[in-house]
Amino acid sequence: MSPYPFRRLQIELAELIHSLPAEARLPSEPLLAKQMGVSRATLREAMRTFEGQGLIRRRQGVGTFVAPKVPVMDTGLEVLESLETIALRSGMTVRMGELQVEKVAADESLAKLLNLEVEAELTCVTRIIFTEQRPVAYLVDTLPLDILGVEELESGFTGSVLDLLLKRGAPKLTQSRTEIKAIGATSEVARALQIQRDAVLLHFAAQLYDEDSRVVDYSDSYFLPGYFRFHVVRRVG
Amino acid sequence: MSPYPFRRLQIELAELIHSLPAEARLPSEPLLAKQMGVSRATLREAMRTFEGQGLIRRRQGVGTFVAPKVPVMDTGLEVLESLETIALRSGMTVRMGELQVEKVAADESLAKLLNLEVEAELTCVTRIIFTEQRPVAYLVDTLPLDILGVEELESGFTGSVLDLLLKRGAPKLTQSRTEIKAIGATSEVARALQIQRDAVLLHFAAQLYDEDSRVVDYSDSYFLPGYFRFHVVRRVG
DNA sequence: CAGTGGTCTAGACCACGAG
DNA sequence: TCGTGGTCTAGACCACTGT
Repeated sequence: MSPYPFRRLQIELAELIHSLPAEARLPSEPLLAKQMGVSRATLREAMRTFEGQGLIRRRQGVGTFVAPKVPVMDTGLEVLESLETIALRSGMTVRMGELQVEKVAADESLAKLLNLEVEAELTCVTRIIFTEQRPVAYLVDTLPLDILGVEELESGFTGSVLDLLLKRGAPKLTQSRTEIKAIGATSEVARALQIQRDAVLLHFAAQLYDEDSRVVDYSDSYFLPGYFRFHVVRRVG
Repeated sequence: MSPYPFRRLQIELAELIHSLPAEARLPSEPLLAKQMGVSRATLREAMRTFEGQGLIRRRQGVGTFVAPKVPVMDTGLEVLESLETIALRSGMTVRMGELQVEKVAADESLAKLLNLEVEAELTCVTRIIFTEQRPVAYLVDTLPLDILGVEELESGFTGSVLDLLLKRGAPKLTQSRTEIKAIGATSEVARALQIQRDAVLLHFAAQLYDEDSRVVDYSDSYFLPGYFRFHVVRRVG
């Protein structure tokens, strides 16, 4: 039935994980591998699946734990909202961390996305969004320097470029064009979200437009599975 | 700079892949590992990234090849359309394969999604969508048996339950509620799409509604990255 | 049959976090 | 300092493909 140990392992691990209460600690990898009768490499392959589903949490130097049940941020994609707004509506709180603000020059790709010249001056804003338990999203916004200067982000920035622009009232924002992909985590994003390299992530690449149809912001958003539920209502015909 | 061989490997592999013409064959894994000065396991880890991006294609028993440049099916998510329709609009052709039609009984999860009793009789339609080069999507539709009988699918079914229902004209479809996730491929889906286990996929879970707000179809769609570009326009405020 | 990618093992060393 | 998970190695066997 199961030619490979992997399937059996997954089943046994699923049973083990479900039999334990939230926050419980699993045996160490070498021990668990011995108990399951497989090598540590194979065990880790199987564990990846469960981490990807948000069922376990691995912390280097500490151990592996059953993930706590977590409320989900549920939202439609018809309206552009900040994660802060979505969280608020879901009765959750999020906070921002590891904020980095840089002045950068547009490369070919960014120039195209923002409809600017190559080498144009840009503000690049990188940060991590945390729930109470863990980091759940990694966000990178890139804007023309004349739309949002570096100094404007140095105090009072709470994590959302969208909310900042809306509060400021200018430029007047109209819509966002968001491209939706599934990707594996790069090393950089993996570290930020405390997951393994190549873990599965949902990726939004969004261009934000103002009333003059100028692109005022390009953003990359990386979402950890299990903490968000994005849906869209599609009309027929 | 790069504490691990992995980063360097990725760079060297990227150069190698980009230096080769489409369809070119890469050296075998043991040879390439030796050339790159890493173990085969590490090489394969790095290769996964490129396969996930659709840049290479691995075929067991044959070899690893640079992926041909492929047209992309670009579509907005505001309107529900079949993959056949989207492909047509993109000037591509797709075909269906490995069609499986089963009569099944609703489990708790399906009953909830279709708003039916547990054990209700359902028609389950599974198939793979192929472009000229390769399988690119794995689709599973589940409908109440009285909406679509097994016999109706035995001839002339071209791959889209949506198109079939639209052509029939009843029930009258109004909209679909689609939930969007990123997931790792299960063994089943991985085999169908000829990719590695846990390869990253975009997943749509959709409930299709008729004019009486009944759920007439629940579908799971798994999309290979690189062949589709899904986008949505989000309005501000 | 030979050669490919797919899986698995046993063991090693490293980076990190807690005591 | 110690134990954890993160990475990597060298080698083995299996499943699949084409000849």
